[in-house]
Amino acid sequence: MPHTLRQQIADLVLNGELKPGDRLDEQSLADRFGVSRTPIREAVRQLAASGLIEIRPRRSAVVRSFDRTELNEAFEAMGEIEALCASRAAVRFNEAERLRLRALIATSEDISARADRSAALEMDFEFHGLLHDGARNWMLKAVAEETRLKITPYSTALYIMEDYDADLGTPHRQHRAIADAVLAGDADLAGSLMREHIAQALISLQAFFDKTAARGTARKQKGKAR
Amino acid sequence: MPHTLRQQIADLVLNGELKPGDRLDEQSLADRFGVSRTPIREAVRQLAASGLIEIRPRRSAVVRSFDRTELNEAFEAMGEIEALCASRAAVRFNEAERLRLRALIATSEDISARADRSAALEMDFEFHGLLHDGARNWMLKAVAEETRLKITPYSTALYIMEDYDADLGTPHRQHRAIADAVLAGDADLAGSLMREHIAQALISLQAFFDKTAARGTARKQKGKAR
DNA sequence: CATGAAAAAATTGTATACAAAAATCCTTTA
DNA sequence: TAAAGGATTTTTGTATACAATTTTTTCATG
Repeated sequence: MPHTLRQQIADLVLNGELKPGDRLDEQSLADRFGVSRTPIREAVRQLAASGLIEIRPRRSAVVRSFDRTELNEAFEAMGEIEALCASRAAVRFNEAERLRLRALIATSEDISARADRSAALEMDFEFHGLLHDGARNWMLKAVAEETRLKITPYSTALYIMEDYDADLGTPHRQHRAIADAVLAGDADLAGSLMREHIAQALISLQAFFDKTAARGTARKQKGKAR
Repeated sequence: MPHTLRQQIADLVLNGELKPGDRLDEQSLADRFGVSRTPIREAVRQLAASGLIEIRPRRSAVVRSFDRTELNEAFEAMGEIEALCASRAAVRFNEAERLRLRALIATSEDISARADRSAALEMDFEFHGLLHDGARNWMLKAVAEETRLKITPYSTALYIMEDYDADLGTPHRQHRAIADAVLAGDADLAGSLMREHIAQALISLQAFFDKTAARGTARKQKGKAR
């Protein structure tokens, strides 16, 4: 499948090759993907409209970075939106989705046991994606995925960083609890468990940044905190 | 203030000059704004990423159109998001915002009495915008405004159509009730009143479309319903 | 008169060129 | 050595050119 240029550039950010604050040089990207600057610029502008990239007139575009407050607010908003999806999914899930959810949780159990971080990252996307679909509302789904997209460069960091042992057990258990609530059709419980789950993710992320910041204080700032 | 090209093109859609389903010819836009196709294309792609415009490979971009189901879902999602903003605003509003809200409602009273539709449209944006800010969460605000943006081409139609007497009293009274709840600090009430307000807006919009569709059945379809 | 195919015109997608601005490097001076 | 200033290189923003494709028009045919 020839991914669109837009997706290919987004992937550079989402897989961590380009980090918040990093510059996107148009010519380099053009050379890399074997096209001219024109389509690169169009793709980058689109990603800027999606909030993944920041465009500064007459200066290079950069991967969008959030300061602490912005990250807190982003997670708070995401918590509410994901909670909406979970609540609705609890009421609207069909049989196929229930089966898939059970299967995901089983796989997640295994991933968590094996401490396979890249698989856990993948699983996180699938789990939440399934709930987005289950809400049966294209706009809610769009909003949820756009929100998630924006904070992905940060949440991914936690799973990518070489020498950092992320806690995979907690998110897995939370996923399982949310899944149980959804399968039981308990909308309120699914929603509040989801809010807790996202709040916990923020706390882990903050702890991660505090640790890596402590380690890297001497080195050049890379714009993570704007 | 020289509005950005992106904003200028968006305005064509938002003020109803371009309606859902209408094509955006790159050369015409370029001539109109006195630039070449390059910046036009970049602006249009950005608006596509924002969901206001739809891009079809190798064919003209068109103003995005929703069918009935999509419109229902969009309003349902918007109701929840606006409710979140209203609930939070009820708890977080500061004194300046309380004053401004009271002033807006007073003005709105007058606009409603004068049956000034274009002022009512403007007021609607200001009222909801104030609540978006009052939620004190940039991501929630961004989500709310993006959502609102997407359905604006439709809600605007109601206020613009020449020979259609929109009911300005109902939305005004609802705004007032929401404002009262916000000023009283009642988050739950503000939220549920907001949900009702948006649900009512959808009903009015559907009635409007049913009427105009009944009148215009003979004429060429313009892509309103995809 | 409607239908369908072929030709003509219009439109998009991409590369390239060049001016304007920003970033970098290099030299001079205290 | 550090700082400042200016020249050089890099990078962005926009226009333009052209091929590929779509849309419209024209015209022949049943």
